[in-house]
Amino acid sequence: MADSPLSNIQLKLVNTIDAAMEFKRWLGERRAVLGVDTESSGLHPEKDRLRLVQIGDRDTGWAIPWELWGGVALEALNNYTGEWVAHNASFDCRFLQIHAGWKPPWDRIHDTMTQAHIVDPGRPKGLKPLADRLVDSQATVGAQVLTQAMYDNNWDWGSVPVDTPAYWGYGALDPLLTCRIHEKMYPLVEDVPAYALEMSAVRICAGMMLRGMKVDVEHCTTKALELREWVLEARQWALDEFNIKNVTSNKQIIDRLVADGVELTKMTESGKSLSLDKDVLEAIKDRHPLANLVRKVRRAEKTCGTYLDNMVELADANGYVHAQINPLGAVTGRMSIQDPAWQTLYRDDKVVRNGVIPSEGNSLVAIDADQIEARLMAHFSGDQGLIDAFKGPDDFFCTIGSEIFQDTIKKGDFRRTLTKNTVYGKCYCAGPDKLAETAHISQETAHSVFNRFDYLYPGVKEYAEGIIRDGEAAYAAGEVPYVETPYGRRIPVFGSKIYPLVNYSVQGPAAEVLKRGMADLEAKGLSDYLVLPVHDELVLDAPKDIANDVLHEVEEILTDRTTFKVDLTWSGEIYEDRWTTKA
DNA sequence: GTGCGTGGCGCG
DNA sequence: AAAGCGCGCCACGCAC
Repeated sequence: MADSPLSNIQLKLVNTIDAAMEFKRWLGERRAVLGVDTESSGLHPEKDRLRLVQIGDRDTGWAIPWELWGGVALEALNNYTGEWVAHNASFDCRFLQIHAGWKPPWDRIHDTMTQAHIVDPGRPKGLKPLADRLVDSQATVGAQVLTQAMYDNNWDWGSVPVDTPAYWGYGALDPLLTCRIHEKMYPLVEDVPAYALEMSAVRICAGMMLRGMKVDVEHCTTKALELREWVLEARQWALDEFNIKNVTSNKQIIDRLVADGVELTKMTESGKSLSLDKDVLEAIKDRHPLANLVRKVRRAEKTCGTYLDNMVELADANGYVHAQINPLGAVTGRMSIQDPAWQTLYRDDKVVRNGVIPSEGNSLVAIDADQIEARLMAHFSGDQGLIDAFKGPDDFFCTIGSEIFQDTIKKGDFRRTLTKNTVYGKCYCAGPDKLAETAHISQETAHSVFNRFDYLYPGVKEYAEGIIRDGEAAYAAGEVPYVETPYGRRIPVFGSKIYPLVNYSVQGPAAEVLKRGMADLEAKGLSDYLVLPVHDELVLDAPKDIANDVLHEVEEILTDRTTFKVDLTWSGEIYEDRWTTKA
């Protein structure tokens, strides 16, 4: 330990006037950057307590108990005019904003978690693994000691006494480690345009999390109750009629279906058992009364368990749900959202979406990027046929569908959907058999549609093959294959499966388009209305009387007719009452 | 009782 | 040669 990188560090607790004075003297020293971190009783700043504020540099870490010595921390936060660095800055900034009234100086805040993702999106980006790797393999010993102490004393993050050395010491070390990580990683991302873009996403997402989305708690509660009543009846019926003790046990259902002579052939992904997914159930719905029942019960329970219950439980006193938005949740640079998974709300079922409402006096404004992945595929592949199809006056899928099927295709024609499936299948490197499966068409038809697509738009296939060829060469050379986005993020694949890079090359830039758009809205003063990102869609919660202006302004700002070979257009809708009820 | 792999399914 | 990408969440059923 003597010559380890962390052998000369100092960890200190502010628990006396003298210590506070010493902290203030220390704060006056010159240094490149200050680390900041917080400990809380839980993950939600709206309901959990702030317990510890830690400030440090590369050699010294201070732990400041918030309740007794918060003033000392706040003074430092407000008076320091240099750069801050935090690991997952969004978390600390939200706690400090709510509990300390600190207005984060975002233009002076760095985030090592964001840096880590840009440097290497495929590796763990928690503080501990990074510190292990970049600072000192002994860096996480303190965390283990704390875990043991918490276990021995039956403490949790809310009850562990702040003057427990294992607790405050662990806390005080974090800003120090963050500074050390920043030293190593900032130089690697400083000049990558993605870093500034991602920091703007971090900042804007922090705002969205603080605002939250308003839910109709009454509606969600009532609907969940109704559904549960129905589920009870359905389960009873299955028991009475078919001796099924649990409708959602696939094992029980499969046994019964087989006993009743229903033929099942599809296997699950792992090949360990017969599949009973919704396609299988759909196929046998006329052969056994249980098939439809299973689907309905599954759906009802998901509606309650995944959505309605969570919306009720996660709502704060004012009816707002503050989901966790992770601006770099996916390797591709897409954002992910949890608690609840707002990005997966049913599109067409009103029960759940009616539970989401605008703030008092507001409307929801939702705006979508039109066919963004297909447009970006047209751009990056450079296929002239696709580019031209987007330049034409008609619906893109109708246009190329008409070319593929040599017939006039209008909206509503099933061949339009098939065309859409084909385009997105191409974006994901699907084969014709997979298309046949998703589109419920014969393999022969799928093959001929694919062949026709490749014939008409050869650029897509060439583009995909090029990416795979380069990736395979890299893999053969012992390197990690990757694609690079316009903002300079590298998205890797690990192992010999290269083809996902083709999708990454489109999904990654699409994610950047959305973040670029969010930043542009912020620059025009519109980001305070933002409440939710959904991959190619933004939802805003804006005063009714200006909702229409906001919609058009947002459309205008987001629409981009210069950067790519095809226009990126957006179109939106206003929801005055609930997310699904059209105005 | 808790953790974890599996199966299933919602969205883009 | 052939290849459907990215997430989060829940229930089940087995292992510890």
